[in-house]
Formats: sequence, C-alpha cells, structure tokens
Amino acid sequence: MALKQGYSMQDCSLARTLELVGERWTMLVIRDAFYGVRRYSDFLAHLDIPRAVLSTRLRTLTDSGVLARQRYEVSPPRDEYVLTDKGRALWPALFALLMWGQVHASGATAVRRYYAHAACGERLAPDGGCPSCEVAAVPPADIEIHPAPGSGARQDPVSRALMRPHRLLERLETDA
Amino acid sequence: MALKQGYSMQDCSLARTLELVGERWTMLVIRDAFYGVRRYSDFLAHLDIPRAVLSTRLRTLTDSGVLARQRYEVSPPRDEYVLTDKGRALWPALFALLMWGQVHASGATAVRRYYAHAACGERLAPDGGCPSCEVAAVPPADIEIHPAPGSGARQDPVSRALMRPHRLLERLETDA
DNA sequence: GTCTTCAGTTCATTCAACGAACCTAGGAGT
DNA sequence: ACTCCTAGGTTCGTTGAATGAACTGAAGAC
Repeated sequence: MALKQGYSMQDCSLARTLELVGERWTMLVIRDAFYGVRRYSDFLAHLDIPRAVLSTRLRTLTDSGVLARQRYEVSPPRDEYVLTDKGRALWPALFALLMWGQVHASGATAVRRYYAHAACGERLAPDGGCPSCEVAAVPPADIEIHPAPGSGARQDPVSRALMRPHRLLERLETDA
Repeated sequence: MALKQGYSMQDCSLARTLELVGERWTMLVIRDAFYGVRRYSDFLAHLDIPRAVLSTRLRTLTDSGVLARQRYEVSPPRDEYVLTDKGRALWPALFALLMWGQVHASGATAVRRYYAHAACGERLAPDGGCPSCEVAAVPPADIEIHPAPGSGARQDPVSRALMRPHRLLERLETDA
C-alpha cells in the first residue's frame, strides 16, 4: 500500500496490518492461498492480476512471513507459495470479510461458494463456528469449500478445480 | 480501489467487498467510526489523511450504505457520519484484523488498546466473545475500548478523548 | 465589516497499477 | 545441435489514484 511512506500512524497495529494485507490484490492472493493455490501461474490465471503486481505481492508476503516459498520439485526446479502459521491466522479476518460480502455486497450474479465443517458436513455459521458440533472456531484445515450451484462461468484451471468440493489449504491440483 | 475498472472478477463477493472497504484508508475510517468519530475534522486530525481522499471515502461509504450522513445541528448546519446496520456488520471483520495485527504486526512501540465487555468488564477473547459471560459474539454497542497504558504520543482531539475508556459507537466528545 | 471555524474542492506532483513485450532457466522433440 | 515449450518472472511506457498545499464557500462570532 505504501504510497508516499505509508500510513503515518505508525503506533497503530491496524495501520500496520493494513500496510501489509490491505494493499490492492493482497487479500485475494491470500484467499486463493487458503483455497490451495500455490503456483505463480495459477494465481495469475485465477485472479487475472498483472504479473508485476503479483510478483511484488508474493515478495512482500514472503518477506513478512505470511507466505513461505518452498521447493516442491527439483527438476525442473519449481517453488510454491504456502501459508505459514502467521498467514493461516488470517482466516478469521478473511472469513468475516467473506461473510459480510455474501450478505451485503453480492450482486445478482455473484458466486456464493459455501464452507462446511469437514467432520460433520454442516455449513459453517456466519461467525466461523460449526452449528451442530460444539466447535466455536473451525480451523481452516477442517473446512471444505463447496462450489456455488450452477456456476461455470470462469474457465481457468483453478476455477475448474474448485468445481469439486475441496479441503482448504490442501494443494489444488490444476492439471487433472 | 477502482484502478482501471476494478477487480475483473465481478462474480466474486470478496472482490466486491474489497472494492468497497479494501481501498486505502477506508478501514481506518470505519474503525474510527466504531470509536465514535463522526465529524470530518476529527477523522482528518486523527488519521492525518489528505482532505481529498477523506471526502472521496466518505462519499463512497455513504453512497454504498455503510455510513449515513445525519444533520445533528441546525445552526450552523452540521452533518455527521454514522455507521448504518450494514456498517456495524463489519465489526467481526474489523475486530479480527485488529487482533491479528496485535499479535502479528505490532512493533515495539505499538499502541495496544484493549476491548472489554461493558456488562462485566472482562477483556474480549481474540474471537470477539466474552470469556466470562456466555456471549459468543459481543456486539460493538456492548464493547468498551480502553486506552493503551502509558500512551500519550498523539495529541489530536480524538486521541485525547480516547484516553478515557469509551463505549464503541457512542459519539466521541472532542471539545471537552 | 472582519475573523474564525467547518467542510469541503482544485490543482500540480508523485508514485503505484496496468498491460504488453521481453527475458531466463530448464526440459522435450526431432 | 537446434528449435519449441513452459514456468516464472522483469522491463517499460501509459494511465490514474494519492498527496499536500492552496483556495472556496457558508454560517456564525466579535
């Protein structure tokens, strides 16, 4: 976000937070990371983000410890970007924004994916808990994302992979 | 945020949400509104935001129904900006970002205000609930914000008013 | 009639976002 | 050996938003 020299209120932790995750595109990158997107070209195709911006965001997020870059193939050498603990801790904030958007900012044609507790299959409550189990805050690793019924608009590999229910944080296989 | 024509993923409700509340400064304006800031000049002094940007943000937020503009004084005519129901529904997302920031993005000198359930005085849990009462999600109107101990750095009227504990959403009196 | 406050608007400058083109490393096919 | 292909970037000219200082206008107050 750092235009000029960033928010001048350097004593405020919200300003610091937004300096990092409040930049344009950053939250969408993080959401895709929760969905299991890990590769540069998958972020690129799914978000339709300028390459230069994606490079900048991935570097900022890895530098600040939200994402980590890991070698997952030796020949040819390929790295992937995965959420760290610090990054996974953003789930409550991301989910809250998601829920607010579904209620207050979705247009007529908006996709409404939904999120279910993998242990019982129940849809998550708006506060991120499971209404049938006694789990107040379901961790992202225990959440399954389900596609919106009847959505087939986008045709990039990530959107196609998300047509099937998928566990959050698990690598999304885009070449099947 | 709308650079060029905004995020191209118009079918996604998170993208729509960020198009509205994800712009630079917007979340800080909304946080101040929860703190009880209502007047143009108070936002201006507390956030140290360029006037033109503040004007644009306030217009966008009122146009989209997050804030409402209300006449609170007839002579001289003065309007104030207050959160609507739609705006107050952003509290879980804002609180989650706040908590993430306090844990993962606060520097050595960062102010750590804290939030307490007004009914019992207990500090809120990181998930926004009250640990002693059985309240899972304390609504903002029942929350008291407490100043960080030993913080006296900023000297604008809003910062001074926040040196005393204060109920969220209640108008902050800045001329006492 | 002048001063002050509040709430803006205007404007030149700076800097990030955009998008297309280019670049590099490492296979794969022939 | 030469060419093609893919993944993951970088470079660069153009567009447009953020910045900060100056200006405007309305309504009391002195």
